[in-house]
Amino acid sequence: MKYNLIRDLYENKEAYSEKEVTISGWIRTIRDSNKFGFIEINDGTSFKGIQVVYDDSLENFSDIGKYPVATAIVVKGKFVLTPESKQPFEIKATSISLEAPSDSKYPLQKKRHTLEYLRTIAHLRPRSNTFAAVFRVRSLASYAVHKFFQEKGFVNVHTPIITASDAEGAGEMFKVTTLDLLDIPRDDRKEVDFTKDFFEKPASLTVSGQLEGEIFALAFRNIYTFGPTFRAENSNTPRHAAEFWMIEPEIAFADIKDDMDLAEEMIKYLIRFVLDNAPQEMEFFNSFIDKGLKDRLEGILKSDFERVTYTEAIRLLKESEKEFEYPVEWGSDLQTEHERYLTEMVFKKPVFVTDYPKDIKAFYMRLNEDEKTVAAMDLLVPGVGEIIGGSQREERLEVLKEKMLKNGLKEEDYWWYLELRKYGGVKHAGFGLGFERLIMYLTGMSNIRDVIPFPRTVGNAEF
RNA sequence: UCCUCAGUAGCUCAAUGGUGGAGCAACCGGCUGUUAACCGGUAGGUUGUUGGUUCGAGUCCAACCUGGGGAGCCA
Repeated sequence: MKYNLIRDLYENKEAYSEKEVTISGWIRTIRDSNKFGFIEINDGTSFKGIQVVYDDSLENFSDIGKYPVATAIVVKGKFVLTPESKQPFEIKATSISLEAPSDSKYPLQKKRHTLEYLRTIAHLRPRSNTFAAVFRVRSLASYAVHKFFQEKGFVNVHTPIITASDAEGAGEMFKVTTLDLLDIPRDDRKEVDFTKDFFEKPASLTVSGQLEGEIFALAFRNIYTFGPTFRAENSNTPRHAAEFWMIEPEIAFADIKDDMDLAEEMIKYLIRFVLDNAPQEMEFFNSFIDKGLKDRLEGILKSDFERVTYTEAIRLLKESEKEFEYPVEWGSDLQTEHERYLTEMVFKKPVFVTDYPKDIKAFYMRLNEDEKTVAAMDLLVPGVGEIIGGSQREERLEVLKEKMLKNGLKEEDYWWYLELRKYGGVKHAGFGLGFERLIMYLTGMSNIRDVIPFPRTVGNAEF
């Protein structure tokens, strides 16, 4: 059976005018009176559904009025344009047949639900307007990420998800093991004997593909990774998840400025792409989720991201009249309240903060000439906060070794990372973009649990 | 992990320490163009759990559970 898809009807409505069409989909709402009724039907191909008008000339008229929400039906009828009405067109049904029944206990009512409630029915929430919009935008943004980098000639690297390098240093890791937890093998010193484990050493889920990404950047020049990342932190906020997706480009023969240019170009490309390719969804977010969303995103496209050094940011914060809960002081990390103030009050747009004190940043970030700061950059955006963290990497072998020593890292654990610096280890840079935080920024959704189909957070791995 | 707010019908919310209600959903009926349709009727409850104070607790107290917001960790 060939069905007409609602997406196609929207895109070619003039061509279908007065033509016979057959659609298949699920009932979203149904209203009837004694001689006719209306069905809003959605077939999954389009954010917006289509209204079906039916009357008592249909033999099963009285049954149709009793179909509960989510009933799957097949509708044959005439496609008519209705420029005078709220909806652009509708179908005058000549037959409606039942494809799969539903039940009146269906939990998604035709009313507004709280996002918290919808989270408890994650198996049904993709059928709601909000989540239909979120997850189609997520899909488009994912495609756009690949499209952006591929068009620029970047090579996509699948860095490992399981890692035995115990020292990526970006947070608590989930352990991967096949050992019997009820009967753990011990060695002479009563320690866990990992030689009996699957990898014969401790293994974990990755917290970042960056170090492996650097390997590929020094072979392919420009690369990116885009995959799942796992952090076992006990963090309970609307911006953190235990499993999330990260985009990590790495570029060779490039410095921190090139890195920021790339980040800015990418963010703008992604904004442009979803505005162009998900207009119905973006209109929905703008109306019901975040009133100023579209203007804000359009504004971003027209303006340059702000760029300030950490030292300059500290000065701006100190000069402000604002009372902060945490003191502003050169040498300590910016607090969330400071970041929000900078991006939301001072600049009112995305801002790169660069050149942080070396002591509060990772060992692999390149030491600046002043020997006090490193070539790091964070991109802060209004509403979401930190969305990107990146840096120029330390390419000087001796400097890197010294920093590892100070951080208590063993050279032998990083032998291959150090070796990269020996053989044509040119200057290079990269960053990590939290994909979910990007989706939050693009949609106006304020909780990360609502932009992941089945979110994993502390104490929650349902579905 | 810390701070804070909340938990009452399927959902969203009312209820001065004194007989737990409404809207929507459901069920029954009505209605010839609806748009979260409308109108009438019916049914629906161990007030998150456990303990305590009180003549009497949805309401006050304590602990716990679950959820929201804030902080830290970060993307």
